Amino acid sequence: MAQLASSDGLTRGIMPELPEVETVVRGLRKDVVGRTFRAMPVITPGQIVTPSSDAFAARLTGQCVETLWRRGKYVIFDLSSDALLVHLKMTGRLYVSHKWQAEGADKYVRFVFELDNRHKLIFSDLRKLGRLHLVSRADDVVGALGPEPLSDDFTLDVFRSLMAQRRGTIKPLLLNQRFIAGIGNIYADEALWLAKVDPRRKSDSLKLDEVDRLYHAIREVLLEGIRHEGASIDWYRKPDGTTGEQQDHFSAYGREDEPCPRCEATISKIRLGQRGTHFCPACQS
DNA sequence: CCAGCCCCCTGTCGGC
DNA sequence: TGCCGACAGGGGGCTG
Repeated sequence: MAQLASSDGLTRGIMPELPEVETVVRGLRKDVVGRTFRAMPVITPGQIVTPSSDAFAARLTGQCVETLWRRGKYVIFDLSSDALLVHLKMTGRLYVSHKWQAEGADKYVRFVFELDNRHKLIFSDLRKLGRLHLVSRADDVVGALGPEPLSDDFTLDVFRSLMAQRRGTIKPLLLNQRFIAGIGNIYADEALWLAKVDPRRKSDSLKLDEVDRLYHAIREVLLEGIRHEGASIDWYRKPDGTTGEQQDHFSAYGREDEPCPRCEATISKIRLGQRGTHFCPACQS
């Protein structure tokens, strides 16, 4: 596992999606659960959605982290009386200072949360697209998300019934967090490749066996991503600073002009819904 | 409901 | 060599 180089500057194709966020949560849990937030010496006001940036630190300070979990792409800290939700967007990173970066080594630190054991929880974010919410109930932020694709509740029947209500293009639909939570550009392309479904298809044109293949493919690519601890094309890192491995297992994403691993035809890259989209024009139909 | 567009941000890369 | 636009892509907002 490669250590993060001090000069990493690449920003092409980032990602925190469900497997990456899940890996962050698993890596952080034992360092933050049971800890109490103390001072916040660094705050980037523009990244706080609620409450006002003036009130944020005061309201957070003194609250203890009871559980740390994930919903869709949100990291959720359940606190004594509130919930802190963090969305990493493209380049956000969460890590505990003693585990990774030496003090001052990270140019993109946007938040520092001092903990009651003298460690610091760091939120770093090159592009400042990440967002923080401090709310009384997590559902205020994540209540409208679609189902968790890896939960026991997300059955084949549930997916069939959700699909039956939709008529849009299949790939943008997979990216819609109100349809299913947690799928981003990478795993959408990978799931459609695995299911042999063309990303340009209308969702209501999928035959039953294609819907079934897509259901299993979604779960398989997400589970594989978690198994490999996320994809580190460049920016995403696990909380200990090392890279995930999933980027070495892509079949379609980022492989334009390379042979399809299944049929040897050349992988295409197009734009679909303003997103780069990778697929095999021969075996995805 | 759905598609398309802009915006938020910063850094890299390719074209000229 | 330097400048500039395109691109990376999650999500909110807006329009048609």
